[in-house]
Amino acid sequence: MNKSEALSERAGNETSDLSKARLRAWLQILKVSRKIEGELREKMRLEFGSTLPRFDVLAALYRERDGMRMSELSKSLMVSNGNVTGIVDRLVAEGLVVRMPVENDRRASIVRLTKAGEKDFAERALVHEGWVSDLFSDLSSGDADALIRILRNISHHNEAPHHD
Amino acid sequence: MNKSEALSERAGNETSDLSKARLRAWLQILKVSRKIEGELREKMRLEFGSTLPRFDVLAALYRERDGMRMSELSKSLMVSNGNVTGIVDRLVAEGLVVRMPVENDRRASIVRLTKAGEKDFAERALVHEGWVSDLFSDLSSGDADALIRILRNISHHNEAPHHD
DNA sequence: CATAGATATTTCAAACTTAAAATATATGTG
DNA sequence: CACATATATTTTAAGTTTGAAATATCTATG
Repeated sequence: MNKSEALSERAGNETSDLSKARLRAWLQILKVSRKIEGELREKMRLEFGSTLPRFDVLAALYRERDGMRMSELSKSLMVSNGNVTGIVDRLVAEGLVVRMPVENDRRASIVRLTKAGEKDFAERALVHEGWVSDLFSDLSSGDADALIRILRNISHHNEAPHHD
Repeated sequence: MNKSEALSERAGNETSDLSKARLRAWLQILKVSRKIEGELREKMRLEFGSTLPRFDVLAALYRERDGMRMSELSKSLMVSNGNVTGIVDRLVAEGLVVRMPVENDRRASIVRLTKAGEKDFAERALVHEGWVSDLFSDLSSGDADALIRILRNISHHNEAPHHD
């Protein structure tokens, strides 16, 4: 704690200007992400008859064409295991992904895009990028870089410590 | 569309560097907000036996001590009307808020903190601010200001156009 | 005053989400 | 091999969230 923080917190129950600035920053992040997510959710529903969580799963699988385990998917998306089970169930029902057995491990399964899933996602991804760019049309290249730099700092600090 | 965008998009199906930078920025916002929300959710549950949505409602009502209508609450929190109904039901059951009739309008109701709700929230808010400050401990004062400025630009551009 | 349309809220069904329990399978140790 | 422990996934219960339909009430217009 630096000198001015120590001074401003001498009563014990107050919070520093810095902590208030960080709280404001967090609330602003929350506001933007809710607004943008809401817009994207509506577009997904109207244009694709689909949802953001399903798009996120397809996107992850599109980056890993050989497929991913359920546990890899949930780690990559930062959601619970049980959550992914339901989303994948629906994508299987839609014919966009398949579950495949894993050699030598009957507990696990690999989830992969089907041909239809690849085709659908490739089309949707382009449209999606356009939506995002429109929603962020006031974001200059420089500000985008600054934003990414600052946010990376935050997420690196909060990275889950891996066991080794 | 500027010259370089026109050039880089001449095939019709490509996307510009700027749109890719904006997409990366959006994904980074999403990553940070998921991570932080997850951390805060867990702390809320363990320390307060409560949830983020309830905290958000209490926070809104703490700012408006005279209470808010359900519709004001849902607009302020950017969630649906039906959503707020459920959260408020639970807060009423916990004794933290009350619904009061509105003079001259029997459709509406005003939701207000109870004494217990005020007391609980005041305590929780301080602890919450500390959690946020810790999670953002790598965020300097200058970066916080930059972040807020950039994000405000984005949210202003996406402000819901009000009818007049 | 009747009543059509607007507004405020709740209800509802479906999907998403979590944390914890349950299930199934693998692996290491005696 | 037996069995304890670890791992991968699904199931379950509770809560959150949405969008649409249903209710209830209000307001303006003829």
